[in-house]
Amino acid sequence: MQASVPVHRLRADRADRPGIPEATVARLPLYLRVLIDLADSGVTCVSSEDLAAGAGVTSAKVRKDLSQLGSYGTRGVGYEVDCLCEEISRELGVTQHRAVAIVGIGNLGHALAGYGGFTARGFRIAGLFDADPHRSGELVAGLRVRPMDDLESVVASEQVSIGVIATPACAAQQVCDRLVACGVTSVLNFASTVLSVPAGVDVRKVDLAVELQILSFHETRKSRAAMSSVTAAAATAAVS
Amino acid sequence: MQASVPVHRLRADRADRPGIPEATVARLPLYLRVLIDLADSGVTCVSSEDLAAGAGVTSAKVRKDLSQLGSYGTRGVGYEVDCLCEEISRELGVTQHRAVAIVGIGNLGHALAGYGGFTARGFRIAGLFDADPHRSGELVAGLRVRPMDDLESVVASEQVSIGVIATPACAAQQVCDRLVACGVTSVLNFASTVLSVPAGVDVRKVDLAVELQILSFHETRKSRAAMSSVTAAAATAAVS
DNA sequence: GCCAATTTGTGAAAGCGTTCACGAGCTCTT
DNA sequence: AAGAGCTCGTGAACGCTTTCACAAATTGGC
Repeated sequence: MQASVPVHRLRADRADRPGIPEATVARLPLYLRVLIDLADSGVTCVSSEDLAAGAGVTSAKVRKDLSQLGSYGTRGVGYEVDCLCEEISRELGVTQHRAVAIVGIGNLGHALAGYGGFTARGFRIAGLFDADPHRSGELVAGLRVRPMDDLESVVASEQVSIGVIATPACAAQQVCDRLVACGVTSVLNFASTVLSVPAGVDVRKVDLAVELQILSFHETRKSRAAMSSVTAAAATAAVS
Repeated sequence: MQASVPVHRLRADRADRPGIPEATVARLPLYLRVLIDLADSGVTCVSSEDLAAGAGVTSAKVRKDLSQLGSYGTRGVGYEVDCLCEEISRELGVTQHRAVAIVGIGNLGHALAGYGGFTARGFRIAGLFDADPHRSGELVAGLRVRPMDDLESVVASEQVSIGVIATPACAAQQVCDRLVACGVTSVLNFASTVLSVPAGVDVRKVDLAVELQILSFHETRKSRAAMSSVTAAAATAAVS
């Protein structure tokens, strides 16, 4: 249902923004990290060039990305660190400390539960779950592991909006379905399976083996290049 | 130095390929996983449609990607699973079981060392390293943790080509420099820092907090959309 | 007050990746 | 052997992303 009447805009600023490009969204967290570091160091103003260097991108990208949020820079000067921090945090929605549930407390689940970066960046671990009854009650990173039976009640009471799946691949879809059924609309999947979810649910996938394989490809390419250059040299030598 | 003489091509096949697009490379591991599963299930032939479903992409992508490797499909039939498996494995260079060194055996390093996916997919963990002397000698996933002093000798003797950095952010660049200095040309970085490396060295970065923040953005967007639709509805009601 | 030096913001162009659409080639049935 | 039904391979179109280049705006020196 689209309202076709001319709605009076209270926040004319950028409330009518046509959606921030995905590529930009993926970089906002990088900028935020750099900005927080700068703020901690007492820096109050930063140029797109410096911000770019810290985030590992080009300055043109920084400017274009930040212009998507509205204009928070001053020409000839740069961007105000505090202001930009706040703006990006608000845009990412990390000001409200979202609740996260981690399912599957194996090796990886342990590591995720103990990973300081989550709590440091606006997330709260609301619950750890494992299917193995022997694990229930175990203390991991100061949190008690709960049985899967508690999943629904915890998600509801703690208002969990993000589920992290760190189970074996075979259990991942089942766990995902259960998370979605009780209202979770974002999933971070560490299992090496494709999850199918209804529309409106976002899934991001992190596969460590895939990352290594991509690196392996480039390694192979590099050594092939070295190989073919000596082959070419040999051929050249043979011809001459 | 480019040889301008007409070199006789022994492998006219695709030795002169103009480089496989990065996006394709990133998907090859997905296809490989599906293909291995299929092979294990005794399936010998697969269509682009089925392969796409398993990998979570579109069939058009699959066909375009696979056509980059050369033509290993049969029109009207599909792709031969074994053949394609082999081809992709060869392309990714995972047939030769590359050696990997993991530096930083904290929470995450532990998880990585114990992660079965590495060894299952053509990688061999050649060494675990930690700066903390108390950790040296500790047994993690059947492997002994070594002091950083051993790094250079192990990288050389085990022919390590990929380094995994799972240290705190503050140590990452230093570790990276050391890895690069002793010949490592691919780095997988889990620390939330941008690493600077010389040309010819590939770095991939996995940042768990970033993934969550991206999900958080979409969550926020979703709730904003819901919010503005009720606002619009209210405004519409007020107007009428 | 004016000029030089900076640095943002942004259209335009170029590059890359995805999707579409359909011809080419294989199999199976009749 | 001929035609129907699939499915691959691939140019063309489309859209998203990056890069380029420069006008607009600010500061600081003189």
